[in-house]
Amino acid sequence: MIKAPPGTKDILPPESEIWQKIEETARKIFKLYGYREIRTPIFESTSLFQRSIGEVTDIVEKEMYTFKDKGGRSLTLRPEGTAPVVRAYLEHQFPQKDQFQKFYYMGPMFRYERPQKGRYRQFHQIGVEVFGPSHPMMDVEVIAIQWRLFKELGIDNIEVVINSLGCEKCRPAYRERLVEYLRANRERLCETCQRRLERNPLRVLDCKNEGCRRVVREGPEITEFLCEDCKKHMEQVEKGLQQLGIPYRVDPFLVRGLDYYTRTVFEFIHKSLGAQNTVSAGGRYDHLVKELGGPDIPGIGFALGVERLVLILNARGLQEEKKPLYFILLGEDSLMKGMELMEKLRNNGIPVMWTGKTGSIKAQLRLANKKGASLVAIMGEDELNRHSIKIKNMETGEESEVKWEEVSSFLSSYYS
RNA sequence: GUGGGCGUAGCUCAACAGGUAGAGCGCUGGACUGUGGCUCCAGUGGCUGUGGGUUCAAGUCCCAUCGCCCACCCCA
Repeated sequence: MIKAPPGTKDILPPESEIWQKIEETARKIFKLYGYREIRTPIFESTSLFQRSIGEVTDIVEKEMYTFKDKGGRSLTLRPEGTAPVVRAYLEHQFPQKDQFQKFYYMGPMFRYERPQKGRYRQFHQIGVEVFGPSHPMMDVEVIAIQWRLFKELGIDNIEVVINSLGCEKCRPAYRERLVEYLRANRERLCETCQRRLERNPLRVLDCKNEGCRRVVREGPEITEFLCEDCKKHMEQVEKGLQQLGIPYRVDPFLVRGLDYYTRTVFEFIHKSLGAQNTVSAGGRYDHLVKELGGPDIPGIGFALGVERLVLILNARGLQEEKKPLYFILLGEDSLMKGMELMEKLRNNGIPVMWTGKTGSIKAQLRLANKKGASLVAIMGEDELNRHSIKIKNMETGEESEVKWEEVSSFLSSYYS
């Protein structure tokens, strides 16, 4: 038997209903904040990701699905959503015609990693990107959107963690000081961190190893190195969050795995997720647009992992959708008339379906029951002759015979 | 890429110390002729992930391989 490739999976009902719920809620909220959808290709030129994410990151070095097409072009299945959106923003001349843009996107991303809880090779992200504003209140807005989304989905015990990564003026000084400090404590670090120290020292900050954490906690904090502008930016973000009543925690050691972030970074963390406990994250990227060949336009965005969100929602259990009215039709004549009746009910927005069986009433009723129907409509010769149909409540067993013309209004309150 | 755990019926799991595979649930039908759920009865179920090896004999022991899960790593 052929199975789905490792790290991929089918999203079957009823789980697909949770996905729809998430997507619908997200779209509704994005609209509320004035964001519009952008859809970019699933694959892009490999160089786009090399230049944006950073050559020495793990994503670029070993996790990309890269291949050559028949024309010899090197293409890569997108490992994240921001770079493609920036590329589209530039390709369609937005800086020249309408710099200020708020986009949202949702779709699959691809990274070649070993699958585990909350981590897949094909996974889905929902995210936004804002181009233009450098004001800290836009950072607050982007965090507020996520906060609202989780709240609306009924997730409350989520933790918001923020930090500032500084800018090109202040980060180098911190980085230098950090490397100096870490080198001095080299023998206390784990093996991977000793390697990281030379390649990507900021990543030592979020090592999970207890020994490394202790070293990090005793070391320099970026907060102390921020320049006046960055410090002020951070303060404003905090004030904004307080104003909106969004609880948060500052973690001076929070960093991101992608090179392009500047100033504000944030993560939304949920305990139930296991080792991959970040459900949503992002930050400001003030020079990414420039690095990809455009003018120096600041940006900020977030991405959330849909699979991880589903994990949280699944663990909690989501309320069942209302089941459609099941039609039990006995005999050819009833079936024919029933098809017509069902169409009429659908015209009025009432979800109905035929059991698909032509057998005995018992068999059909049993099927409807198995499918969890709460209401069924029964029509045989008797009802047909009386131009009516029986509506049966499967929970109470109660039945009432209703004229064809009145079925729709009879049901409207239940299915409103 | 590294480590640990696990692969037996559609699902959850049994099978003493190697002796030729079993239960519950599910599914189909019946008892019940136009009324489901409950009950009872019957039926349906498997190349024990795959390929080798040891043995008179392998679900069980050994090796390899594939897959799943979790963790490292990484990140949404």
